[in-house]
Amino acid sequence: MPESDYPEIRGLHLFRNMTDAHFAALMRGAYVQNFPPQIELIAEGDPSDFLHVVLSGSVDLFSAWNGRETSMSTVRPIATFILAATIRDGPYLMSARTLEKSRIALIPSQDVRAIFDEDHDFARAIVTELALHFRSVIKAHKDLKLRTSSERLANYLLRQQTRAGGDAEFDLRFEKRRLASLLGMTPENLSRAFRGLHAHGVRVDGSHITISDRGRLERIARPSPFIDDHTI
Amino acid sequence: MPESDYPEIRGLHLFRNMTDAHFAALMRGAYVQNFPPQIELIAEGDPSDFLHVVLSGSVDLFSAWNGRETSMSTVRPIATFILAATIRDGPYLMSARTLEKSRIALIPSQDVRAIFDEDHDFARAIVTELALHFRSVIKAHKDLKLRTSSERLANYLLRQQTRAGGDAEFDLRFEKRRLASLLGMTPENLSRAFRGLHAHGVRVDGSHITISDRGRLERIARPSPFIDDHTI
DNA sequence: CGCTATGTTGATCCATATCAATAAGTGTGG
DNA sequence: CCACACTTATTGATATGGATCAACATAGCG
Repeated sequence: MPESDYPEIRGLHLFRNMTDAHFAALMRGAYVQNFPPQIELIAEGDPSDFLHVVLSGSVDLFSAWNGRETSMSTVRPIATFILAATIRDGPYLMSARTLEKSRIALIPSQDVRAIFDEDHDFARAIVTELALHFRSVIKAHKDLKLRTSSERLANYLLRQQTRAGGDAEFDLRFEKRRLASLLGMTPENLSRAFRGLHAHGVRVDGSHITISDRGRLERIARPSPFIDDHTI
Repeated sequence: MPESDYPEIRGLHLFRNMTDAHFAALMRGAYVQNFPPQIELIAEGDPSDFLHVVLSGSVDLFSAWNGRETSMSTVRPIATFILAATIRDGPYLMSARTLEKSRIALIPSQDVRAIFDEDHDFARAIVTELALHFRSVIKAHKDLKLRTSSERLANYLLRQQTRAGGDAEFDLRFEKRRLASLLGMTPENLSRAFRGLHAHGVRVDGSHITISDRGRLERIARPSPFIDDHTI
């Protein structure tokens, strides 16, 4: 794996505090690959041979059952996915596909488990990361069970606005059809939910969103830190 | 904390392989309390001061938003809850209440974090446990996004039958109203879903379930190991 | 430039929630 | 131990959120 990729990976919380020797050992077995868009990287049920790190591009984690399919989450640089499967040495519970041209680092799962046993700071980082992921899924689950689809959309827009630095205008980072799937609704329904939010100060032009009055949107969205704040 | 409780806690995967000294250190600050039914042990948003261990009875983890409430999961002996909040030292994302008279051990979160840094086997156990929990929530999330309510019920019944040793007859371990909430539906809807499963060989008498022909139920439930097998 | 995938809108259908009434338990205190 | 109160479960009627189907517009893309 080219040395030039090291700093990016090293900068992740997961790898930041481990010793140089252990990091080097991890990188020894790792390699980086470039993938075109829409390539299925892993499939639900496959053995978890590699921990994946998205260096550029983006990856969709999705799942299918009985002819239906749903997006579970999106991984953007720089971040890892399928950490839990790697730790447990179990099969993947989700499939993954590139959304665009992407560079992905692959680190052999057995190396991750081996270094975990050697390097305490790495172990600490993994458990912190895993706890964060766990809490994110809990939040997504609460979102889905407690809110209607337009409430989910309204809160999603508020989160994205925060992410964009609080500006009144920002762009959706997804195709709407995949946003719909992430939010647990159909594309048609998403269109209508957007239309319903016009009345609360949301303007939509393609993927460009304008929120004229955040307070007004918040009054109907009722965001909660325990669902919507992904930093805690 | 009474010595008599030690063996039960010690037997958990989480505490099984740590050194005696570290286990003793954890137990030093811990205490056990008896709670009557329907006591709220923790509330969403509270700081996570203690890791909880259910020694007897059972505990409902639930969450509320905007006047709605939903059961997220049930903790039965012997198991811990709110491990992720303890690890991250963050606020609870769920509330917890006793469902029946319960004995709960409370272990100060800071002790858990401290011993994590000292005892590698404990660290390994925590990360394994957390990865398992993570994967359970992913499964629950897939269940909710990919299945209709009666498909969820059918698969739930198949899982419970497996849990009961595969017998054709077994008892639900929940009030139906809480089972409905866990499955993400209303009690009325659960009644109708049960009625709908009569046609597929499911008999219901109070909380006593009879599955006359598992194969027949499986044909409509289509269980998947990546949603329904909670051991992987 | 034309093809294909995506997005929107309308009409309709279906799953699920809500509301209401009743029945069946369950627990409590006299 | 029974009567009463209260919660839970079931059933029916109805409302509604959301899915599906179909048509069309639009935007990317080769």
